[in-house]
Amino acid sequence: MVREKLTERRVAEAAFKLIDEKGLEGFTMRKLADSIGASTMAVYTYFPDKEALLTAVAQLLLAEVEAPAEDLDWQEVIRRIMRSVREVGHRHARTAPLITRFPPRTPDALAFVEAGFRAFRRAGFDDLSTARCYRALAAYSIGSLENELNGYFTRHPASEASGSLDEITISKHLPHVAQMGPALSGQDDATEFEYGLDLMLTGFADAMAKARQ
Amino acid sequence: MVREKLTERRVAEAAFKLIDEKGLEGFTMRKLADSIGASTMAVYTYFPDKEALLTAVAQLLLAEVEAPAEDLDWQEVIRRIMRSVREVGHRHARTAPLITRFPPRTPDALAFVEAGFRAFRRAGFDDLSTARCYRALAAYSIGSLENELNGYFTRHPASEASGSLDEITISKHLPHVAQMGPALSGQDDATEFEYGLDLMLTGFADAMAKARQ
DNA sequence: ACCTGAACACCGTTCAAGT
DNA sequence: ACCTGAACACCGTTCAAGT
Repeated sequence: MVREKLTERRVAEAAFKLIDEKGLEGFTMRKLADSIGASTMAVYTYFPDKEALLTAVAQLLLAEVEAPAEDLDWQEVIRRIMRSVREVGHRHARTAPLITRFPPRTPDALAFVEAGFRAFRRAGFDDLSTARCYRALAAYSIGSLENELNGYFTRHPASEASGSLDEITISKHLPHVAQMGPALSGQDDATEFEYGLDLMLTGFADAMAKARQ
Repeated sequence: MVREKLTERRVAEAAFKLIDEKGLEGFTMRKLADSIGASTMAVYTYFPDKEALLTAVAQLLLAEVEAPAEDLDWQEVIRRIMRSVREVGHRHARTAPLITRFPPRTPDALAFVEAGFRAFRRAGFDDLSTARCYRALAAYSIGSLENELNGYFTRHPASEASGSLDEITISKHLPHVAQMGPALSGQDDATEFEYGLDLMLTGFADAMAKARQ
């Protein structure tokens, strides 16, 4: 590892890379310093503490989310943003958990948020409706991502793989949970993500149409 | 603190209480042992490691979620479960982050899942549709809860409180983000949660009606 | 089996010191 | 200002030992 001149940006990028490769649990200030060939405390020249460093890493991640062009249909803009959030999350599976803890703050990280707000406003949504849609979308995207990355449905006792409960107990007291196993674990994450996304977009469009009447 | 006889259950309950009060970050095996008046290693008699203990705490939390009676309308059942998840999450705000990491596994923790599955099946949803609805609801509830508890929208730079970016930069390059501040931070969490919930329930009912035609 | 106390291999961060 | 090395106050967990 050739030692390059340190900057706030380079330190954050090294942290991003390290977390992507080794995971958030094993990430320490000492290992980061090692990876950039500096002493542990050199990191503290650029960030007051670990929390501030992780905030910066989250911004780098969020900056990768697509901010679609203005001229697209509003539903297409939202769809692209949502798919991009999911893709970025999967591309950086071990860093992705940070996005829940650290909202976008830098201009680059906010680019996709700006594009989304703009799409709603141009489609005629007022501030309150836009905020409401944004909240629902943020909840759905973050929740989907976390569940997918944590294997929430594959590790669910309702899925066959997990043998956490004995078959007898589960099929006797929780017959529906037992029955749902195959259906839950057999589904494709991307397809199901689209299903929920369409659901929300249709709902937004309907509410919009009603308000216009 | 009177020393009671230790059991797996009692240790998990003590951990639950401690995390609720002091938070997950500061929770250590040593402090837990102190709180039950035992040596640190006594905890390891009941749980192989910290991860296993946290799994158990998550089960205690999930067991508090309401499992509505059979005879209710399916939409009412789902609504009650979703509201209950949210309420339990807020009642145990500092422990709630665990539910993303640890899915329900014990019979008590799975009671509400069983009730939800049953409601869908009795309403005529097949396994695949039920799984699909469950996934969307799980993503939305978990995402909403995390966003609310982390102050995702209040801490958002689009909201007024956070002065993370100077006003000039934000209003020049991110005009919509700047404008959305008041609308985002002024909304009521509970009301917005209901909005998204209604959206999904309506979507499910529509899909169901179409499939029946 | 249940529980203890000491020890090991780590952490994040402070501090005094150097350039 | 930028960076270092030692030190402090912690961690989770292993281990040898006791009941």
